[in-house]
Amino acid sequence: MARKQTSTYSSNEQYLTPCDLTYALGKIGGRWKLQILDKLEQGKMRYSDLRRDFMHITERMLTLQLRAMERDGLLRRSVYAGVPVRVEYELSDMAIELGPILKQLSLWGKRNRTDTGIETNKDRNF
Amino acid sequence: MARKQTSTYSSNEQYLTPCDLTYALGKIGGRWKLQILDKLEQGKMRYSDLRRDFMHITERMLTLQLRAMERDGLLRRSVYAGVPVRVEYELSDMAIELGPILKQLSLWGKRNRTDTGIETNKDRNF
DNA sequence: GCCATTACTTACATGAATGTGTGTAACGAA
DNA sequence: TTCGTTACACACATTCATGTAAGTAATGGC
Repeated sequence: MARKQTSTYSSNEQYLTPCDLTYALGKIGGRWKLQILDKLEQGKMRYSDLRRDFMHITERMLTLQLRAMERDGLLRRSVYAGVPVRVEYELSDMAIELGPILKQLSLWGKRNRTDTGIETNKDRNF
Repeated sequence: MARKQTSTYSSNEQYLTPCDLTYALGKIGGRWKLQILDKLEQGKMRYSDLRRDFMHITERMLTLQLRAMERDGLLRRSVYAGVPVRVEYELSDMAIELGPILKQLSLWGKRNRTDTGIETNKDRNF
């Protein structure tokens, strides 16, 4: 969030940050965040469970996305000490509120898809 | 859209394209697209008008975003031959449908903003 | 012929997001 | 003592998005 303040790229953020919509989209903007959100709608999960379910996401990216979502208030992270450690992730109220809105966006996308021949997900909520 | 198909980055798209929500977010994902969408809600505009209103957006980026939005069906682009040329951009029906949904997302963002001290826009629809 | 205007286009440079591979702490089990 | 498990952290490489600066076609006005 707090960047170097030198480059044009960074200073252009002044035109973006006042917008609540840009802010909202920023929170879900990572490449794997929607999949994580979707999976966690089924309930609390351990880090290792997420890893298993998302074999295509590298550990680094999974951790980065989870931590960003935690910082942004989308996830709650609980650490249970012991060996080995147990870490659980679950959706916050804020993230749960987001569900229905994203569902609408998803339907808009489905209605207006022009790239035919792509098999869209039936088993995914959004 | 059609990328090299070689790198992991590219081949990972197979896990993203089936999702209608990812597809929808992709259409509005460019850095300046929301501002353009917002501006064009007031009606049809010439390229030069957009340029004047968005002095912080370079011509290259403005053109790129406009063309991408046209390809994605969000904008209609009309060329009126003559010298100098006149080019007008306006929202498509699909883009107009999007308005209320984005408005909801924007409100969600406003409700849940944690970065206090940032003056949010009052004069912007979303 | 020369300049001005509109709506771009192109080559190049920079920055951010994502991916690769290896390393680590904490301990209990063998 | 070495091994295994969990949940990461770190240094480095690649790919994509964005920004910079200059050039262009068409044509009317001077």
